[in-house]
Amino acid sequence: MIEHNLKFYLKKYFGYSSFKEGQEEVIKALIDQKDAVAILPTGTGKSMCYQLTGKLLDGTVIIVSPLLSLIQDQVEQLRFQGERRVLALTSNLTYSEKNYALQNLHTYKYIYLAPEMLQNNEVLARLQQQKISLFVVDEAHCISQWGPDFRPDYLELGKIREKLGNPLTLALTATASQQTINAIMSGLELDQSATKVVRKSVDRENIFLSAFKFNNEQDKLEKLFDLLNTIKGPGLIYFSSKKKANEITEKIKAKTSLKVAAYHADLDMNDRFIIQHQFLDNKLDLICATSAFGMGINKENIRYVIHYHLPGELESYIQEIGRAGRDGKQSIAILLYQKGDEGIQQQLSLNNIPDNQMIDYYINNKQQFAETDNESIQLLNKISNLYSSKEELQSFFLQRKRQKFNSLQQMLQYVDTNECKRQYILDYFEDNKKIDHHELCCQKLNDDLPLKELGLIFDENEQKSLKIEEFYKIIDKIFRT
DNA sequence: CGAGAGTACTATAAAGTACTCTCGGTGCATTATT
Repeated sequence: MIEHNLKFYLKKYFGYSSFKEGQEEVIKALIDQKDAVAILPTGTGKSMCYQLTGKLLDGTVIIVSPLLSLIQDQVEQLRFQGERRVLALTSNLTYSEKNYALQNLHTYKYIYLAPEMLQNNEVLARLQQQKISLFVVDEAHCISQWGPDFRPDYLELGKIREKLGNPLTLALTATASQQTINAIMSGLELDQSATKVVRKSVDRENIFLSAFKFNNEQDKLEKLFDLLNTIKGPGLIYFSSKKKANEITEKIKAKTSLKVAAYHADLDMNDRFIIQHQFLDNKLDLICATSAFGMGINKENIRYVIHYHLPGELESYIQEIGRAGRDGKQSIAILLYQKGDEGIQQQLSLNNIPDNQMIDYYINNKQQFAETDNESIQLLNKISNLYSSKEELQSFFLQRKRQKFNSLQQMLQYVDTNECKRQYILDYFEDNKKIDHHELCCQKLNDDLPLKELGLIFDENEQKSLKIEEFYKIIDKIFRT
């Protein structure tokens, strides 16, 4: 009966009169007690999928989320909508707050937490006593992207689900290849044949795709500044190194009138918050960032995403350029590749994976490693708990190494390909969509950018009208208060 | 891994060569003290 009235409840609880693409399909599956994996582009209301379902089912919704800032945002959003039974079960709580929350878990409808928190015995025990209507994993690509070598607790979610009595489950993400979808399902121990997969095309038609290749850094820098002086912002430049992000930020400050800031993990939370909000308020023209910048940041009018270094895999690349053009207006992705840049990625990922010899040594001396401050050994400790034999562990890392190597090769092929870059991406994601290649779709390596045709040339008059817009905003604020 | 910076060497001196050194991302929770 409920499913016929989904729209009614959408209106009743959230005030919307229609669903966005994919939402209804996901919610219907969940109401039918069917697990679901949903790959929906950012901005299409992924969280509505569990928010509405939560209202309709009896019990608590648990949402596993990778970042405290994301949890914060979601909690605020729900509270703003009038839902008071929301809990952010994180390390931000004081000891007594946490205690109170755990004693009163049954009073909450939505509980947000990071996967690490589920490793806490008391938290798990309390949750086991709850009636859980839905177990949600937000940003579920983290299972395969972060689980194996960064945040291993992502690999434990399957076991956690089991300990919680295999509750109805929903995995959400914006970008996932078939390989990633499979990793998500097996990581969560979902029955592949019984899981509903809802997947919308990853294609973002309003983002023009381009790449350039350089023999030395001087040429690359020249191109970068050439771009910065002509292209319309606001924009984002991605780096694989914090040092480089700082360095180029200073160069841009010195050589242009652009307002720019660097953003990476060396900044404290306060600075990050300030920079993020200045950027959102159009008080910064661009940000030089590492991969720390992105998840959960919703700025609509980013016009360009430049990559000064290439990421380790196409999936990350798509996530990063996908931050452009959320408003649907024409935007551009420009990859600046210099021969040898892949060495950074190789060092960052590939060479950090232990080889057979190291695993051998680790297994033979395991007791010595039980208590350690070394993060990579802590990681090894966690992962080795998932496998019963040395051979299994070795093959896990070998497979990981191969996978990373292949991902990097595919990234390089993307740069080099003379075919339609958009089609290359869609084929990689096993997206069935076929592209009708046209002039404003993408271009071959080193072709001149059609910035004029794309309407992406920096225009002073437009800057002025932007300032008028700002002026109206200020007036608006004054009159409201 | 591999690029770029830095250093030592050569020996008319200056600038080129060869060598070594350095560097590289993402965050949760938790601890014991102030």
